[in-house]
Amino acid sequence: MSSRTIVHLDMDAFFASAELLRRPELRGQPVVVGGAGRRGVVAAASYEARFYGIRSAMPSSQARRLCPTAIFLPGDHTYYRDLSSQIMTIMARFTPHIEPLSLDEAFLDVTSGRRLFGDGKAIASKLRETIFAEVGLWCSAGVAHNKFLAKLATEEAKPKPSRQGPIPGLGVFVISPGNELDYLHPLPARALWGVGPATMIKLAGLGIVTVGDIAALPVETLVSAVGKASGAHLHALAHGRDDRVVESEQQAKSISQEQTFEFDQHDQGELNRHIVRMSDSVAGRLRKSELMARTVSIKVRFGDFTTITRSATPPQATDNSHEICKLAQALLAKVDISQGVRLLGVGANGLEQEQHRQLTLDDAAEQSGDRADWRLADEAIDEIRRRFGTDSIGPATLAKPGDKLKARERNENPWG
DNA sequence: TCTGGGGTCCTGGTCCTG
DNA sequence: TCTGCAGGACCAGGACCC
Repeated sequence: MSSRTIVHLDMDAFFASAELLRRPELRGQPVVVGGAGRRGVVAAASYEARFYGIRSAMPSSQARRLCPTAIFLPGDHTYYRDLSSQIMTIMARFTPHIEPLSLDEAFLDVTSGRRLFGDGKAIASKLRETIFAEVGLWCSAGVAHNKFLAKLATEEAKPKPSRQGPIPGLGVFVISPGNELDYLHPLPARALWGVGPATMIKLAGLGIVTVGDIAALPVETLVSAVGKASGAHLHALAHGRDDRVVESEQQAKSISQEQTFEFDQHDQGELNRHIVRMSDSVAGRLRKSELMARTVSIKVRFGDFTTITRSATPPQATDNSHEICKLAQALLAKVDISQGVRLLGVGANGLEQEQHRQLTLDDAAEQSGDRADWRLADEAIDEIRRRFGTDSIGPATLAKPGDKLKARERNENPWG
């Protein structure tokens, strides 16, 4: 595998930098994206904000305590998606083998581009400069012969926070074949992909502190501590081995929507209305992706933060809003919500391509039955949304009295 | 008045079937 | 007919990642 050249690109404080791009008057100030609501968390923080200890996923209340003068901005995912798409288009000029990890991060297999663009470091530098020149945002890049090491290298290339803003990092950091273990083994065990707080506690029980400590253990010991798959995985990573290829085409395995409420919900009717809305959204996304769900699940988080999931498998895969909603509501009906629900979610799992769905006797009945009526309704709704926008139509359950009148008063589409 | 949202993967238990 | 076993499907929860 040492013949491959993998580049990992990660935008620097992406959401925060994106906001500064269109609001340059905020440059030099601690800016935090997200965490606007009563129960929000930080989605991204500028390097000025990071200087105060503010990090992604930190509760917004804590972030405000750390830096009361920080400017909190709501996220704008449509804008970030547009920027991300521009960045991915630039990457595609260098290689067709791109695996996006999120809006701001991707792996690129540039092995075949070395003859045209130079070695991994040259390609990564050129990519950084091109992205900055055309989009106005900086990224950091790691180069290595596998994905794990390339991602690790990116961390080394990142800027460092300061009160005045980012202190530029290396921009590009290369881990060359032959030097992996020298770089890897002194790092804390937590640096390995898949070692979170829970695994770290188990590893600490074995006296493990560094990646080198993990590498020195027999794989059997690791397996007995953290399980078969994780043990083998960590053992390989600790020796610098990672055979996963850059996968450009990845089909989603689940689609879900969830929401944390400002205040815990105790009303079954209100929760059922949320399920209608979420099912409608999940089913719409399934149909847009031409996928069907084998399993429908709900997620319920209670006031004390305990979380349960419940799932059901219908007789045949579905992408129908009404069917998903009924299944989810039936699952919720079996849950005791008396202590109050903090978060509710609806998910579609076990996704399969629409055309791969096995034909059953029910399909014949579908031609004239209830199912066909709902399918026709879904198709009509999808068409209306394509023409007039996502919010142009929705389940009647969610409509408030006077909605239609208000729309007329605004001289807008009466469906709104 | 701490803890989002959208995912993936793994593990272990239960149930069913051959 | 009963029992034991293996394997698969399903379900629930945990851990992790960005």
